[in-house]
Amino acid sequence: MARAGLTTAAVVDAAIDVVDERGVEGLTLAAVAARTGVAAPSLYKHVGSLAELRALVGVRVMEEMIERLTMAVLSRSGDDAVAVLMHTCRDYALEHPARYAVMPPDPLQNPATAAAGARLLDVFLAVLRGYGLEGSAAIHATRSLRVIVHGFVSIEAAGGFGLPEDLADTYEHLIGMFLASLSDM
Amino acid sequence: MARAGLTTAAVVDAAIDVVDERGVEGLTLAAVAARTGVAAPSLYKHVGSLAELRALVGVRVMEEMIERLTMAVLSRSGDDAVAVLMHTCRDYALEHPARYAVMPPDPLQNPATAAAGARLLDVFLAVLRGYGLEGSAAIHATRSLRVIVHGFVSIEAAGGFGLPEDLADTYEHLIGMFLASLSDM
DNA sequence: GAGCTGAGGCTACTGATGTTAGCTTAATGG
DNA sequence: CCATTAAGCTAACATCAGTAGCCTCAGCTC
Repeated sequence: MARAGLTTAAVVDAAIDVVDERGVEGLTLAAVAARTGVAAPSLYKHVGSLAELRALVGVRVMEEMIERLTMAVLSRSGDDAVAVLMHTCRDYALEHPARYAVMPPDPLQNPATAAAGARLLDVFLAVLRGYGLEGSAAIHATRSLRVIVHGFVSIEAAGGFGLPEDLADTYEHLIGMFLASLSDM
Repeated sequence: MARAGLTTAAVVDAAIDVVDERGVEGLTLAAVAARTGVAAPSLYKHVGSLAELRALVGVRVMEEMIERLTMAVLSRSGDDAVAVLMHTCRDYALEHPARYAVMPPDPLQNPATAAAGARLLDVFLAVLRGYGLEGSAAIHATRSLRVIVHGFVSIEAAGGFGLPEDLADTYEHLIGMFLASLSDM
């Protein structure tokens, strides 16, 4: 009985591969076990439950996203930073639609995902900081940015837009709409 | 063995109750069977599979939504109609968060849901018709409206906004943003 | 009214999945 | 070199979706 030398991180790695290949619904302990060369119950040595594994995968994806957004936005500001943030989110989701879908819609509600969720939100906040928004204006702007990005990207990743035609233009249109609304605040 | 006198419609009725009570994940053939007073395999006399039942439930919800949106928008036009449409979508999702979540994100991809999806989209199109948008402008506007509504409503229904504070204001802000963008087209 | 037919139930079963319990053994530290 | 611990394993259970095949009620025909 040679040991596989698994770790929690390795299990999450395998889980992400499974998500990429078989989608969110396909993330099953059996699939992860097969991919790691281990019997399914053995995974419980590294992960408390399927729900916990899903949360860990969600955190990993959020961290990947934070990394990319931070890099993309670095040394940019104003409309430029906002546009790049929005584009980077879309590009990530187009590259890894299943990963985008595995991110929890309410990360702050779950202690396991709250920290990563808050840091992801911080990136959105940081990009809007330069506009000098105060109080509720800042809140509305941040929420609106999130709504537009998530609305577009989730529909696109799910294949919800009929034809892919001119989708980039539609996104540009939405970016313009949001930037215009920032000027009016 | 007294007959239950089930029909496909009755099964869908029960399925919607189950969705309301236990959420989208809780929609299981066992739960529907229990609620209809029938053994689980008997459901296959009325429904081809769980996937088909989910599609039927999705269609039912879309039809309910179409009904409400149509009534709400009737004899309204312009910004008034758009705002009412957006509010009605949000109100429905707040009343029935699980039902909103059971709507397929890509109804047009599935023959079983395509017709209802197209009719739902038609309501969105109709509301924008009065603005005299042509060609790609009409497409971008419709998509944008859908993005904003779905983005906000899905995050809210999932409990994704940290605090419920001022959420109505944020939605008003988004409505204003969209209406302003229509004037610029 | 008798009987045939078919639809709508049922039970029994299979295979997949998450999860628990308990055993065994490999690695590690004294 | 042994004791402990952690990482595997098999066996088992509950819950699902789905299939096969039987039974019976209801309605239609003669």
